[in-house]
Amino acid sequence: MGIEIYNTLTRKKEPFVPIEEGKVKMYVCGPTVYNYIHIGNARPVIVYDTVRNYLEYKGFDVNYVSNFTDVDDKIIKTANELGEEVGELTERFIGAYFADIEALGCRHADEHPRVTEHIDDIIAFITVLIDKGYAYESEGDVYYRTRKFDGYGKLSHQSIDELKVGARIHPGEKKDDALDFTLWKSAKPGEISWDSPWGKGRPGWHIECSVMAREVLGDTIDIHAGGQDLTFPHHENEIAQSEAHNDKTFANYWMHNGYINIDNEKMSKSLGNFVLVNDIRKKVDPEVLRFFMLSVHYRNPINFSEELIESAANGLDRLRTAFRNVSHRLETTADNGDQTDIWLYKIGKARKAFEEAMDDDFNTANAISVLFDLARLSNTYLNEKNTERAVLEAFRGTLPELAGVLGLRLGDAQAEFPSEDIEALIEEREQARKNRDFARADEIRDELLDQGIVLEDTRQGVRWKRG
RNA sequence: GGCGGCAUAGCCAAGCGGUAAGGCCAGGGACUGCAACUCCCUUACCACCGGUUCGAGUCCGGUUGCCGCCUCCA
Repeated sequence: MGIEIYNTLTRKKEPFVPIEEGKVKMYVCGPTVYNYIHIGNARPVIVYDTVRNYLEYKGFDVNYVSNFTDVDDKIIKTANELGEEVGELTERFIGAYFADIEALGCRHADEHPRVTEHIDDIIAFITVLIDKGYAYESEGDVYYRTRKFDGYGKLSHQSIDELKVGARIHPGEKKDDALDFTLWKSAKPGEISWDSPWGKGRPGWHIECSVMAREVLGDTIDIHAGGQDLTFPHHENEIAQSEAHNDKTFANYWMHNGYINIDNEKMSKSLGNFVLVNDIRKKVDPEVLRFFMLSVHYRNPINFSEELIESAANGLDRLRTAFRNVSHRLETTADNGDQTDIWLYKIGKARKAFEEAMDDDFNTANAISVLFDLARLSNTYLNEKNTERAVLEAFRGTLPELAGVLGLRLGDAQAEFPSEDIEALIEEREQARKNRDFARADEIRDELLDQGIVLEDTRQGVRWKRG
């Protein structure tokens, strides 16, 4: 069984077949950098980072590209308001973006192309569109002739006529048709601009992705992804531009993730009800945030609230504890178990279940439930009188490996050593317990608890953790 | 007006025709000197009404209620 991906283009799950065997070209629409990202912006970053991880887990060589939109109206407006150069502003928020996504356990893309570094390519691309009759210049602007492109609407499944009825589209005196959209926008005095055959100006929004995807990945890519709201018009327009220019299919698979809601309302910058990653990650363990987002299938909406985050935190703790439990046991156990095969078989079965879940359009919710099954299995095994290193090592290896595909670290890098006085107290308590001086033992335990240290007495000795 | 999505236990959430995964919370039990950790047990007439089928959260039709896109937006 291979991977199946829900393709917005066909509205069906389809077996994933890459253009080139063993390789995946993936383009994810990135942020417009004029502010910190909010958790709604973070969802696609986390989701597609996970998709990338899983594709790599399955042995694909993934070329993952995500752009920065580093010039547009909102950026110019914000820069003006702050009295800052456009370049300074975008540089600052690109840095903030990386800091945020790193905290969320997301890797950088293989390439992060920026609009301002591809102006020449964009101009050349637009020129071809004009030559082919798909675009026209009008008073310094260049527009795409939407009706000229036959497949327009195939992604969002809208017909051109229905779109016209929608009629919230601005007429625009310079356009031949209300449906036409901007490829090149002439500059107002004082605005950042580049020279072009049509005068000073800057690229429209949609053109950048068509151009950069092609420059970095080629005419046809395997997976193009982004938030649901990009389906129309952004991705629809990208298809129109790219396929008119390249005469080839632009992307084989289109993936779109659902929104994050707050109190069942869409979170968005325009509504003002957003939560910045930069703020929330100071209060909430960012790994919990990631776990929370992956606990729902990526195409479904997620409602965000403190209660749900807390519940997610407790769930993730369970996984971390299971990992700690098996790690701890491994430090003290010699080979003395039997029935090794049956346990190794169960672990293998869990791995299979994990893969089945992820193969099915990256069903991380089910994949996580497999992680919980594995955690319970592992804890159950630890309750056996005799344990075998081979089995313990299988648990100790499999649990973080699969969690790692989801970008969860299970805290294995956090090995922490107790300070000497803590160690002394723990030792003193052990003595007290041996002498059945439980009053003193409990006193010490409470004392440590005050310091945020929780003791756990296992068969293999005392263990502690931060509570 | 056009296109689309959703409605499953107190909460979250899988499920894609064969007698309802998983997590959180709660209650009970085991383990423990007591705890902690862990394990076991307990809780669903799947929004409503029709239909198809031997059999339907699961397919079809309808009703109700939410939500999204059609405008910058992840």
